[in-house]
Amino acid sequence: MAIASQYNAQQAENRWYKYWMEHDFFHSEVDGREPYTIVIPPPNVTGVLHMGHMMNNTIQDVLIRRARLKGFNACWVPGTDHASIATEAKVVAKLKAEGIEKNTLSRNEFLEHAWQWTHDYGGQILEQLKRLGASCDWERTKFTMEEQMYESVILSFVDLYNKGLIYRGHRMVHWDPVAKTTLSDEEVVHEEQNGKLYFVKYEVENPSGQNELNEFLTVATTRPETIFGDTAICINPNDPRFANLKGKRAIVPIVNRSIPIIEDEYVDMEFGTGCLKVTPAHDINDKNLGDKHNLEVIDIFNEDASLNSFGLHYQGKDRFVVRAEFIEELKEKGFLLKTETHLNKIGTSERTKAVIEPRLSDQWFLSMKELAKPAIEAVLETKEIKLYPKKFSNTYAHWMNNIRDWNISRQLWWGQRIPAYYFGKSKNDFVVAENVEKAIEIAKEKSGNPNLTRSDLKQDTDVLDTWFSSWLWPMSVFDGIRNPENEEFKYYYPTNDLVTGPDILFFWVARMIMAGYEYTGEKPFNNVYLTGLVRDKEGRKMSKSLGNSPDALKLIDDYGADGVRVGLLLSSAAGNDLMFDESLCLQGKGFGNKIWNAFRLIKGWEVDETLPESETSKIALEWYEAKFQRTLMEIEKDFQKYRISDALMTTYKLLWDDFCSWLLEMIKPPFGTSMDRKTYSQVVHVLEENLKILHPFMPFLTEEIWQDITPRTPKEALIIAKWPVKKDFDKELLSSFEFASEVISGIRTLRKEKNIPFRDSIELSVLNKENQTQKFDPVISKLGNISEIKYVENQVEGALSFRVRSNEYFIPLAGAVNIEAEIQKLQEELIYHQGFLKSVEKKLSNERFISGAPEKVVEMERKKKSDAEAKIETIKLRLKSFG
RNA sequence: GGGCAAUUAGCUCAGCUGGUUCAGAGCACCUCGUUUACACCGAGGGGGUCGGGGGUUCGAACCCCUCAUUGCCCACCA
Repeated sequence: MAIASQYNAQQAENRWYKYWMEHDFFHSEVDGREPYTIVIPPPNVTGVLHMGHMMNNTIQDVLIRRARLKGFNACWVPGTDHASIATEAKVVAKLKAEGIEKNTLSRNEFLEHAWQWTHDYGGQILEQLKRLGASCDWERTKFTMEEQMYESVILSFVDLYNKGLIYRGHRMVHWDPVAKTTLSDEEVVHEEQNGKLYFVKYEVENPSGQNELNEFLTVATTRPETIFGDTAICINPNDPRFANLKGKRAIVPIVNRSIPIIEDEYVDMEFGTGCLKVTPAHDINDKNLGDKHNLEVIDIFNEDASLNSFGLHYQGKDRFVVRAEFIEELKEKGFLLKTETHLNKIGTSERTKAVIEPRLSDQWFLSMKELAKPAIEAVLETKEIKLYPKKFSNTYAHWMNNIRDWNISRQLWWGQRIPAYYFGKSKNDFVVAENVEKAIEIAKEKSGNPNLTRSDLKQDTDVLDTWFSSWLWPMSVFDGIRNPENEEFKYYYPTNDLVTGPDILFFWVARMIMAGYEYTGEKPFNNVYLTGLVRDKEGRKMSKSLGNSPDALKLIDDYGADGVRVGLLLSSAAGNDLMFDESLCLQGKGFGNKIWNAFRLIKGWEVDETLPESETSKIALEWYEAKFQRTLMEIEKDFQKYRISDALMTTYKLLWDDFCSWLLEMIKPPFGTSMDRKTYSQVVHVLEENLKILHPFMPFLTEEIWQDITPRTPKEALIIAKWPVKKDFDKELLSSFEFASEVISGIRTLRKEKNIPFRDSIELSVLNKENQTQKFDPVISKLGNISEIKYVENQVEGALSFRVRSNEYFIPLAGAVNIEAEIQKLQEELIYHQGFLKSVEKKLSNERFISGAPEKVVEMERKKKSDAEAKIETIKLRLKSFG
């Protein structure tokens, strides 16, 4: 039977994913084993798989598959997030394309569209994850808007409200005029922009109401359109330039409204003109000033940031249009003195990219200070929760220690509707309850009106911030909010590892920690692994708008899921950004093919039952067993530190170098001959052990080979095999092999230098001063094509030579020895070692080194010295032999 | 403006408590090779004053100071 020399990823991936699903290998049920749980960071329900997801989920899959192999009850809960702003924006855009404006629809009609959209496109991303090989427990798939999850959110809102942590406040918030909703601080991206600073002249009003003195003051503003909302001019009381303005009033240009000139040390005398226009409705600082000085608040914008009636003849026009036109008018009428360029930072919406408008409105807030306390302690003090890499603890600490109250309301329809019900005219006539029925009861009491009915109650129109549902995720997926005593929740929670990007450390991770402690008194997870961002070769963040993100599914088509997984993992230490380059996937694919061919080789060997075990194979396999064990230990260490790419590299080198290049070459029977049974079954066993440790990284390829190399029953699968058992290993054997491999290298180098083809066998004589074991001689013979290894007492004349430590090796080859060249080579070696010896001696003759350094280190140096001396002796002897 | 990180081979990065894995890995590069698993291969090889400067130490890639560059986070200067 011929096996293709190229591994066919497509075919294998389809087959084995189906097979795993059919046998329910991903599914977890509560049982007696120790659980190992991961909850997926739920991607947006309408999202499309991108490189970040691939990276993220590959890591999660590696962890979960490894845990499964190690005998844990591995449970990876998948799901999607309703992503209120993002999804609503998409639905609005889709409707618009169909000629439907959102504001012509009722709330329910809109929600129907949104659900339709969710059903049509939602969950696509989960299907894409399957292509990657993600071994999620799909029966547990959750959606943050599904009934059970929705209820959990409402319950927690009511609970927090009753605890006095949720309150209603009139605050300056970040307003997204495109999405027409509030954004939290975290959803605002500050961007530097080269803007303009306009110097505008305000007339100073004199007491008689007429400006006979022709007195003026000048303010500098970046936002002239807000002049319509000016309610004061502020100067610094210590500013001598403006002593004359104290107690006077100014006239707002064009608007012709009289406003007070107030004094406050807040004003920076150095900046601009030293006169500040105050617009309390549209700037947070101005709002603070306004509150302090009891200023009038004039809101000049509509919801979409067009001007309202305060904008006079600009009413209805967009703020930026107004800025341009208004500046013209000011210029024409002589109010604009000059314009300077000015670098300033403006806030934009993460989702819609719109420039944020500070806006005063009624919002719901969650008080964070108390919630943060246990979350700070857990990460920074008790280390109950560990962040990888550690450096993120600093960022976390900084944010948590300066935490501000969380604005949890959003002026959207797609999301969990705030369970507050208004029954009266006053803003404060409301009750909070988990459903209308309960709301009526409480409202009856609160209003003192026993006849209140359902129709008297009006539910708040806002919905909750998406993160207000996702912060419950590790609990709510196991129904831990509604039903905290349920068996599954008690079994799976706290979860083990969380894998996510550092960009949502605050949005999500910190909040989950807070929610976890608030509701269970326990951490939601033990470890947080923060991946880096995936960037392109030029270091730019991969994004749709830049178009530099490769199509994830196309990559899988081209390189196979295993190839892409390896490609992503190869160069992504925790927290380091990954400069993604397709060639990494090629490397992954190449690696797969290498393993595939090792399998082909083994599969193709003929076994002769009558043959005794070969000496070479015996020692080779013994050595590999030790090598494997040591590598296994290293891999365990790498995983403990969440150094996933190191673990992969360690595995990669074991398989490519040690298994393929050394072991298989050592045991490979000569062409046309067969192999003994014992060697064969051992190498198959070794291959299987290798496949196990590789499986988390390359699940498909490994399953394919594992299923083929030995006959299996349908219930067997690599995915649920047993992780290799840790054993003690022979360190001596490893170091002797190392020595032997240096000898082989020496032979190869000589062959190459002297152009001795490999097929010509040669003799080797050894002057064994090191007293090295002869165990590996069969291996040396085989890999060096040595006809005979002779142990000699004296140097061999007229032979090529090389040295490994103080051992000498001779290859007799009449006529091939160029004495001149030999001598020169020896002299170079000599100089090098003499220099080395000198430096060691210098160190050893230093009193302070001897007394200061630990005994072990001094011992090391002494050994170096004697080794170097032996080596030099050897070289000198050799030189002497040439005369 | 404040904070946190990083800077090691052409590229991407390791280098754990200062001294045996101390200058490393993978890729790329160069040379040679149609050895019957694999050219997505094999064997061999070159390549770095560890960002600059100073200091501590018997000893520094590692600790301290300083400068430079880059990245990230936070922040209301009109």
